[in-house]
Order: sequence, then structure tokens, then C-alpha cells
Amino acid sequence: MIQELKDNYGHLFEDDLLNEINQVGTYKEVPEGFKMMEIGQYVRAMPLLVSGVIKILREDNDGDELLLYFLEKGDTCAMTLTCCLGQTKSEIRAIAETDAKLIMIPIEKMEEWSGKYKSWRNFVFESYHNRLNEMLETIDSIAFLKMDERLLKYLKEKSRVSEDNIIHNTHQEIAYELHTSRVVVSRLLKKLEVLGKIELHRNSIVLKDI
Amino acid sequence: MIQELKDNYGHLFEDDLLNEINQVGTYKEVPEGFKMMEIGQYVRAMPLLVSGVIKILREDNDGDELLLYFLEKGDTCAMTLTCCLGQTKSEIRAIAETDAKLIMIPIEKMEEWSGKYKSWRNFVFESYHNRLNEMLETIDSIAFLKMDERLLKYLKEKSRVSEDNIIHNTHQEIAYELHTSRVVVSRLLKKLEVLGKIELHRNSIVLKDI
DNA sequence: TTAGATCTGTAACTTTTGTTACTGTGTTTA
DNA sequence: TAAACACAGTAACAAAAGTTACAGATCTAA
Repeated sequence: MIQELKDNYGHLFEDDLLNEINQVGTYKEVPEGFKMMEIGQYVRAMPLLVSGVIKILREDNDGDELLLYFLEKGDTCAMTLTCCLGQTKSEIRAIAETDAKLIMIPIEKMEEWSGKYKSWRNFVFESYHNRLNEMLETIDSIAFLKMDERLLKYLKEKSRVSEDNIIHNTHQEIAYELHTSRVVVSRLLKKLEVLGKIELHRNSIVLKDI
Repeated sequence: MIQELKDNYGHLFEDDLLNEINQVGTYKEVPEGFKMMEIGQYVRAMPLLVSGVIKILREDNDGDELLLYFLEKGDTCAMTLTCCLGQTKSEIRAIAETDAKLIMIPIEKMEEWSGKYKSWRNFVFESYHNRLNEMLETIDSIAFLKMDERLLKYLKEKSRVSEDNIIHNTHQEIAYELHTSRVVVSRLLKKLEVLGKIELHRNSIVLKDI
């Protein structure tokens, strides 16, 4: 484990902390689609993402979803942080967008390290800051953009995190994550294809010219 | 200052920390409508809200606004926290919704106290947690509710924080904060009046039956 | 290989939201 | 007090998004 820890967090944490993480952390691999956290669930460990992408989703009363943002290499789940500390339930769902590798930290260590290591504190603060900014970005999209712009932004973001200019999703899956209907997604995607921005295939969308 | 500090933060912080706050903090009163922070501005102090309400707004490219949430007694601005630490610009605008009293903490102390006082760390973490949850609440409203439901929720929330069942705003002002148009607000308010939920007057709205 | 299931495209329609324009009424100020 | 302004109500229309329905294409499994 130590190598992947060093590669991804070596520049952030001092050696003492890295050693502690190495001792108490447990390495974990999860496959694409794996549900890592569910709404209403209590959290017992904090994940440090080593590779892969995790998508964070919100749910409404009817069970419909909305994509909030993606976590990437070097990120942690800010929601988890205070869920651990405050013993409250998760407000969000986390699902592996790609295969992912993580280091799980027992929550007891969080409080201890926060007092002991300045670099840990800064990491946690930084992490909160990033998540707040991602939430702001999400709010901007929902509140200020029309659905066609949101869709294009979604496709670009998805392409970026997966490092693939082909989106492997059905229109229905995209509709779920944008909280709209399949017909609307199909309609707008067709428009984007006519504009030459994408190419539509069964189960996949090729991004071009963006 | 010490009395208002004790009243609002005495149960949170140990005496040593309260004394330090008392020494380095500066007391400040701001009138309703005062712009406390602007987008793009750098932040040099962290506010502890002692009384009153602060509204936090986001702006789009056209300069149109959207209300994110209210800060109340005992709250602090989570955005400020990492803006201080990371020396980044503010992403939001903060305006006094009512007359407000604050204690301003120089940012140098934040890092120092984070290492020194467990209660300070917990306060900061708690604060982040609350703000994240408020952002989630905001996202829920925008993404999942129709405008009439959002409007009603807005009126209730505004009434709650101002401790007044009369909303002293024009339709235009409400439209700005919900990021819609005056005509839409007037239309929906009229519907709510017909339903007996509110009473419309010039420059004010009386909430009843809610 | 056939029957079913899944995925996409599209038409027709409804609902919601946004826009423009105009009115009357109350408020402020020159 | 008259003129200018701010506020609210409403009609008529336009645009965006959501809904229902159906058809053809492709995939999957019995």
C-alpha cells in the first residue's frame, strides 16, 4: 500500500503521518457501480481516494436522483468527515463511477490527527473548501443554465474525469443524473449531434469539437 | 463585548479560548443592507455572528443573483474560513439581512487556535458541515421544487429568520433572490393569496395559515 | 431463431416559466 | 399640487421542459 499512498499523498502529509496512515489504514478496491455509501447510512471510516472516480448523488422524495459532483484521485468525501464526527447520517449517495482504489481511515484517528498534524488539518479544510466550491458549481449549473447547456457541461465533465471522449451511458442514465426525462435528453442530444458537437450511438456518445 | 461573547459562544468554547477571542477580536455592528463581502474580494478576518441575520448570495455571469442561505446567531461564514487559509477570493456575496452584531477574528489566529483548541476545531468542522447541509437544501429546492413551492419555502424561511410573519419586500426583490422575474413572482403570490396562505400589500406580504 | 427486452427517435400535446406590454394606484419630490 | 417614480396586477404571447404514445432498431436469452 505504501507506494500508492506516497504517490498520491506524499506531497501533502509529513512522513510521520504517512506512516500512521499506513499502519491503521486499510486498502480497498471497489468495482465500477459499487455503492459506497447510501443515504441515511452511518459512516464508520473515512476514504482517501487513490485512483478512480466516485460520483456523489442527491435524492428527492420520489427517489429521483441528481448528480452533485465527482471525487477524483487525492480527494476525500467531505460529507463523511462530519458524519463521522457528529455521528449523523449520510445525506448523499456515493457510487463508484469507475473501478476505484481507496485507503480507509478509522474515524477515531481523524480527531487525533487533527490535533497532531497541521498537514492533516489543512487537508481536511482544503477538502471542505473544494467540496463547497463544487456545490457552488452545481448550483450555478442548475440555477443559471438551460438544460442543453447543462447537458453539454455534464458530457464534458464526465469525459474529463473518465479520461475518455466516449461516454458509455444510455440516455435514460443521463436523464437520471440530470434529473430530467429520457425524452428531453434524447431531444437535446439530437440537437447537439446536428450541431456537430457529438456523435450518437447505441449506449455511447462520442464527443467531438469541444 | 465579553457578555455577548459568553452568551453566544460560552457553551462552545473553553474559557482560555473565550479570553483570547475577547483580546484579539473586534466588535462590529452593521446596519441592514450592509454589504459585508463581495465576490472576488479577499478576506482578512473571520466573523462570528452574535446577533442578526446575514444572507449569502451567488451571482451569475449576467449579474443576476440567487439566495443561497441565511447565517444566524452562532454561525460563521464557512466560505471565509478557507478563503483566509488559502488566500483565495470570495465566491459569494454577503449582505446583512437585518442589523447585525459580529466579532471579527484576525485570520492569523485561526490556524493557531486550530492546533491549540479542540473546541475551536470542532466549531470550524461543525460550521463547514452546516454550510454543506444548507447548500444541499438549496440544491434540493432549485432542482426538485417548482417555483410556487420554492416561493412558499422562501417566504417561510425569511419569516423564520427575521422572526416576523410579515415579509417586508417588493415582488422585484423576491424575484432577484429566487432568480426569476417579477411577473412570475406576482403571479404566484396572487395564487397563494387566493389559496388563503398569504395576504398581499404594497411592500409587504403577511403569512397566514402556515 | 424467435420472443422479449432495451434503446433511441419522433410527434403531439401540456405545463411551467419567462417576456413584453400596458394599466392603475400609491408614494415621493420638485 | 403636479410630475415623476415605484409597485403591483394582468393579458397575451413565446420558450423551455415535461409527458404520453408509438415505432423501428438492436440486443439478449430461451
